[in-house]
Amino acid sequence: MSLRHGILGLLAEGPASGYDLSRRFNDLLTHVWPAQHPNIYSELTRLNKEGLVEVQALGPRGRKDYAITDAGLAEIRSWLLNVPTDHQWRSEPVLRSFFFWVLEPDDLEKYLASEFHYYDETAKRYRSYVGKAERNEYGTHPRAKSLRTAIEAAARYHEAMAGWYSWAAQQAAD
Amino acid sequence: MSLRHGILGLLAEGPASGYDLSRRFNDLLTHVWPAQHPNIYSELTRLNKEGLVEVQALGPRGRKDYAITDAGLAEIRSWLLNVPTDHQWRSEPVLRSFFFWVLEPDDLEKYLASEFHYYDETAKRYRSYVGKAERNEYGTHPRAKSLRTAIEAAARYHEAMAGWYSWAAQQAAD
DNA sequence: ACGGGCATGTAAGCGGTTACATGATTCG
DNA sequence: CGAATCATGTAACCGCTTACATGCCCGT
Repeated sequence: MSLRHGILGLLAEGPASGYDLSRRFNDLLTHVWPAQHPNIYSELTRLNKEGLVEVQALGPRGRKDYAITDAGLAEIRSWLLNVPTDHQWRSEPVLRSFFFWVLEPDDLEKYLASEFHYYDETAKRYRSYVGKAERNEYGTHPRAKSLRTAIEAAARYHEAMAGWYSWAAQQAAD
Repeated sequence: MSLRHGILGLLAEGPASGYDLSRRFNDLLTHVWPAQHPNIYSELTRLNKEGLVEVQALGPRGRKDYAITDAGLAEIRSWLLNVPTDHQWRSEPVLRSFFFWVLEPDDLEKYLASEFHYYDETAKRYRSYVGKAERNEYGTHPRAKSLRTAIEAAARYHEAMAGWYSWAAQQAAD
């Protein structure tokens, strides 16, 4: 359950409403930590009760801007340093690879080519984000440096998968 | 919901009991698709009702050996070819990286070093499995080739993550 | 005025984990 | 004979997703 820490982390950058957070999650975070709005709203209510965030301002349309509290900042720091990182890697693409042998060679080759294409394209997209980051298009706040680090991870991940599929296609051809 | 297909895939290799499947999931599949036994037993019952698997033999201690049916084989092939692959990549390590900027530089450096160590070690372990596979220590059945492909994915993934942490540590040092 | 996006919430359901529970068999 | 392992299951819970529901405000 890292959604609460995801929310706290985003709020550490500055106040935001549940709606804002929902958009940010389904924008830049969508590949590494998807989150739907019902979840975010209920988590915000819980965090508020625990004193880790507070309602900083009310806006139009019942908008509530939340800000992180000192306790919230302490909580996210403590999470990063003291809670062991969850290294779990649930990968349907790799699960599928265990069963490639049941497919006809022709079908397998087509499948591998299309998967390669997906990861290759996505990797290129992330590399273009890296370019933006290098040109400071995401600002110069310290968090921009972290964002750049995260983008690098996504780029490397997708490149690794593309490389793997390309390798697998060659193997399958023998 | 790929557990059912994971089960079907393993059963395509040969008959097995729920207990066998449970061990295999928490052995070689544990990094890419963890599964607990209650889940497996209930899924087997459901698959049996749907005619995708059948009880092939009864053993001691109430053991039930399941075998995949033709319908089951057709189902897993159809899944591999016709159901779009889920590319979702939920990564707590990368989620954390978005928030690195809230940490003190010293703490961050220590964190990055320990994470690098984990992925580097794990990558080496997978590379040693690659060696075993190359020496045919997992047999010569077609599925051994698929297993080797899956192991390659795990090796590349952990190498990519190790490389990323190493790169991040250098970035953080500036 | 009205359509589209802003904004928040509730309720139901689902996949997966954890805890609880039981008994048979094998091995030392 | 006792401990460890084999083997299957039920029940409760939890995080997350999907569907449903409501209303306000802004731009055209």
